[in-house]
Amino acid sequence: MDARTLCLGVLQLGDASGYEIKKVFEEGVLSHIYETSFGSIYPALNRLVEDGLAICTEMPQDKRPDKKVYSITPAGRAALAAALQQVPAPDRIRSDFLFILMFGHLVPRPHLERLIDQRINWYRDTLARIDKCDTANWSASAQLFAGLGRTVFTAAAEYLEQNRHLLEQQESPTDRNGPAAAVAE
Amino acid sequence: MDARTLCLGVLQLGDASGYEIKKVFEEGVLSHIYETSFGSIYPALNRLVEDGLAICTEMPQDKRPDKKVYSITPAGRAALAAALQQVPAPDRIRSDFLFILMFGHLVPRPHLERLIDQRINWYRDTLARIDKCDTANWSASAQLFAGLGRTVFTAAAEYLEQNRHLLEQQESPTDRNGPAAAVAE
DNA sequence: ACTAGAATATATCACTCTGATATATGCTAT
DNA sequence: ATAGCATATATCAGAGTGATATATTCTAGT
Repeated sequence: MDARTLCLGVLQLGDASGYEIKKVFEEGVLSHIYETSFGSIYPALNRLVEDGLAICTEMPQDKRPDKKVYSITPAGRAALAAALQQVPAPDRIRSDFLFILMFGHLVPRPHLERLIDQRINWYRDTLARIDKCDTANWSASAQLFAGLGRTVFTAAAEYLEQNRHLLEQQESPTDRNGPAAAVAE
Repeated sequence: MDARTLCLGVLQLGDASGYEIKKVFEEGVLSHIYETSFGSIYPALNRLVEDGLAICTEMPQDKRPDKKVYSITPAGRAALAAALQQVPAPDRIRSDFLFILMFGHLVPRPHLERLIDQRINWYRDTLARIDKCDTANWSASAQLFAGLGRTVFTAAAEYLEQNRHLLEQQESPTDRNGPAAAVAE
């Protein structure tokens, strides 16, 4: 799924500017699925217009910088439908939190406890955000998607709350001689 | 977490070649946490050696290409410990499957059903792989990590099995006039 | 016995993406 | 006042991806 397809997906939900597309991936319905940056969105939109998959309408705004609002074209809808039927790439996860947890014995315990607190809060915030969506008029598959998110985040938060006590028996590297001394054999 | 830190983490678990490091991210304990490619691992290892964070021993093998086995140094351990105490970047997830599910009403239902079958199988395979790990001698935090994975993948597989029937009521785009016609308003 | 393909092993490269920065304006809270 | 946040687009160095090249051995099918 390249940035162009991601943008087409958002435009399929409604006309939007580059800035608004970014927000969908940051706080909107797609925020737990994919991430993108302006550096990929703006070039992607330019190429979509070049290829006739989207059209751009410049909207002069008073009191705000001008907006470029993009709309998907019939050709764009066809391209999106085709992309959705490609074999999906396997999920790509990059989690600093899980990496740190895997090597948690190398980290002072208070730091680890703080990270777990933050993680549980993040799960709770995310769940609140999902529940705030009005999914009643969503398609069945989008509702399946939302329910999967709810299920997974709920299970993760509960697991951490119920099992974090396991860390109590873990030795923490002493900071007396700095972290280097603590992890040296 | 850049590629250098990821490599240091694997080397902390034991000496390894670039090829073996890749396998840890592909099939090993870190396979659901992070992904990397040879294009990032080999340059990262070269820089680790340059910076004195790892040393390289060339092992001529008969019947196989030569191996370059890398070992973490005390300075490398210190660098890893320091990196683990940085503020973790938020999780970065890129899931073609979830993106397609979100736009599932644009895709023929048999295709969607097949994707869900594959997804459930993938969860089951992953769970089997986690259970195959001998976690008894792992640190408490690594066990917490493994348990979190087990919990999340189990919950996801069960949710999909129990709720996929929701798709039965969903209209599928007819393919008579190609996908473009089906999604045109 | 032959052969196609997978596994082991390192390396490179065009392309894409990230994260930071630049630019400009208005709104809001201290 | 003024610092900081939100809106809005754009660019770019550096990092990473996915494919490809090279070379050998092992394995499975015909």
